Amino acid sequence: MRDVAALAKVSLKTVSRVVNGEAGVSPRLAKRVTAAGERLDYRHNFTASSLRRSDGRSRTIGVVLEDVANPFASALHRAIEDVAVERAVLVLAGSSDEDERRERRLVAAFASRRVDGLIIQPSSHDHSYLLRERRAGTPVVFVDRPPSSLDADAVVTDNAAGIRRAVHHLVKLGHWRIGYLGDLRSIATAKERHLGFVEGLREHGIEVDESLVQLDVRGIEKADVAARQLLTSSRPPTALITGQNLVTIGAFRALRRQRLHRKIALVGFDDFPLADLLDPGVTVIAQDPAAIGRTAAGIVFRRLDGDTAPFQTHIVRTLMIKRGSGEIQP
Amino acid sequence: MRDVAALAKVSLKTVSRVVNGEAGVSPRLAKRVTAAGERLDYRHNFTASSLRRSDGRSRTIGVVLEDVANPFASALHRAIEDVAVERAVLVLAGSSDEDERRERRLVAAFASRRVDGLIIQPSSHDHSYLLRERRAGTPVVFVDRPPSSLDADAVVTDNAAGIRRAVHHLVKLGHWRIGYLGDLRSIATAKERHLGFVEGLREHGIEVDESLVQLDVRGIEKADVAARQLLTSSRPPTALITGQNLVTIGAFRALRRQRLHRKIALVGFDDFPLADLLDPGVTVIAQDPAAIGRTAAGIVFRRLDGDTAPFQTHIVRTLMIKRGSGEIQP
DNA sequence: TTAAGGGATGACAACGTTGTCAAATAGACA
DNA sequence: TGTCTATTTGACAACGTTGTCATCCCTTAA
Repeated sequence: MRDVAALAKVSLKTVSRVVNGEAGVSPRLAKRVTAAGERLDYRHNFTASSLRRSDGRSRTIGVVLEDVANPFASALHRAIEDVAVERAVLVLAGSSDEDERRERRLVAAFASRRVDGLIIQPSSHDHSYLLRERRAGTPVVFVDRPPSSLDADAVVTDNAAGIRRAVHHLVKLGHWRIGYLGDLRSIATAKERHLGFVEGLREHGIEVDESLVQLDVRGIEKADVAARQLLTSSRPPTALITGQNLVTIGAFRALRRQRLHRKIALVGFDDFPLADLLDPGVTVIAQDPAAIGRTAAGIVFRRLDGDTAPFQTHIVRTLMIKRGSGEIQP
Repeated sequence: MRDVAALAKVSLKTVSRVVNGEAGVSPRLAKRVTAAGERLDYRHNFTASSLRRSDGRSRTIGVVLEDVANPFASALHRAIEDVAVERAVLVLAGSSDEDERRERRLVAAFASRRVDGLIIQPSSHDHSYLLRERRAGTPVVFVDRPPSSLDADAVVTDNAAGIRRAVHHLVKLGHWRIGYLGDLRSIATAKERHLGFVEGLREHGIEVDESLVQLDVRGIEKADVAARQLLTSSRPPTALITGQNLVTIGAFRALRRQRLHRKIALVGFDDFPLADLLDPGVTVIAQDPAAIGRTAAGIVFRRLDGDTAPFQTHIVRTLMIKRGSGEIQP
């Protein structure tokens, strides 16, 4: 910038004014400055600028996801990006792998770089460490899972209600022996979904048969095994509800291998690519990651704009997508 | 930091030394400084630090992807992140949506924030604008597609060779009327894959029948339509090769609807989730996005470490995954 | 002709750090 | 005790910007 000023024979401040499009520079001078800037390949240093500027904004937000490559998380990421670009804000993203230490390290790294806001898909159980960021003026919004030990904005899917819907749907078709395969109980959403299952049955006066419930099922392979166990037991279910998308895929695979995919109903929680191309198409209770991401990013920016309303948990509705597997009668 | 220095009754510089773990501070003082830092909730300002430090590194790299939510791109992203975290480097990612203007805007935004390196999955056709970044000392590595109008490091899949392999495979099974559905010709990789198809046939002395080739097919719907056209023509192919993931899915759907999914062979380029769960499983020529991302990130850091070897294009091999659809005989 | 007003421009300090170098202190040895 | 050396510590400038305020010059009107 100094070189540009020298070449254009103006002061530093004038160059700064031109670069920032501030009023009060004569067109003649502005042109001279712009030309000098181009000749010298000048590129504005945004970090130095934000260091000095009064708002101190880095025009960057930090996003902690479970895994940026996971379809749900990357859909979130994209939705956040779409809101951010409109404000010329960039997104720093990182994967926590459900590891509390990685989550904290990422947050610390983001905070060091003075991100303007944080969006977190939390894995840890105690989020009080984020108080520090908030005290520093950084809005924090949780997505997918609510915070614990901390009052904060959150945007979540109504997991329990979604699974209850699945139960209703199956019961209406005549099912009453319904199996459930759930993800790790240590994950808050998995717990809620399981709760929804229990509540759903109870609403219909059906008692939970624990022999039809398998929890802590993680990943396709384990789901395949767990589903096979249920299906080959002495009193197998007539329908399955799965609490997570890889679990759904594993269960589907087991059904197919046992040649039961047209006999036993399957409703999965969370949509997955190609669910419509399987045979039968897999009925799912879909989440709306794009809506979650958009909402979360919206909240961050509203907070940055000065909104000081009490923290709120926004609930994003699920959508039942009927494709066949969930419409099989007992 | 000033407050910490005051509270610990030391100079700014001593605090700086403690924060950076520099040698030459007595343990007694260091402890006092650390304690003061904690009491004041001090958080190191990494951007100010990098402004002043001699290396000037922001410990951040910028990644331009076609769409962070696309499985191929997000796998790349994750692999890059994995290499970056080991060096305590953060990743800024953005989506270009194949739009040259968005790509350039992202690069400009990254450059303003002084990223240490750039990894680009390019959509534009003229990358000479990146010379400016390179002159500023920022290593630039292209992934997935090679640069044009610019000599630079690149990491790409051998697209033509992959499709040639598919052709070989089908010809060996006895196919000689092979159809091809390709993505937009404006995309370099799509062009290469088409070229591979032509070369593959030629190697076997088979003349290309243009009535079996459809190019500029983008997305599932269009692929579905295009495949149906080929399949219902007067002289339909006995096998299909598809040049992109969504095209494969569309073609598969068309085959299924026409009840030809067990009669006509299908080999797709690029793996996709659940390809193994379809019936029949879809044989694909898989790319290895994780390997591409790892390699690209490795190059960026090697360049940052001072490697000045001539620019090189690294080729990552494809892998044929046989699942059934490609093993159907004519 | 002069004073007032307003727009254009620049000098300087400051943002939160670290590099450089000098000063202060402590320890070792004659 | 005095000198020398090594270690610890701090003062100051600088990184690339922008906020504040003062200055300059040109219009305009009395």
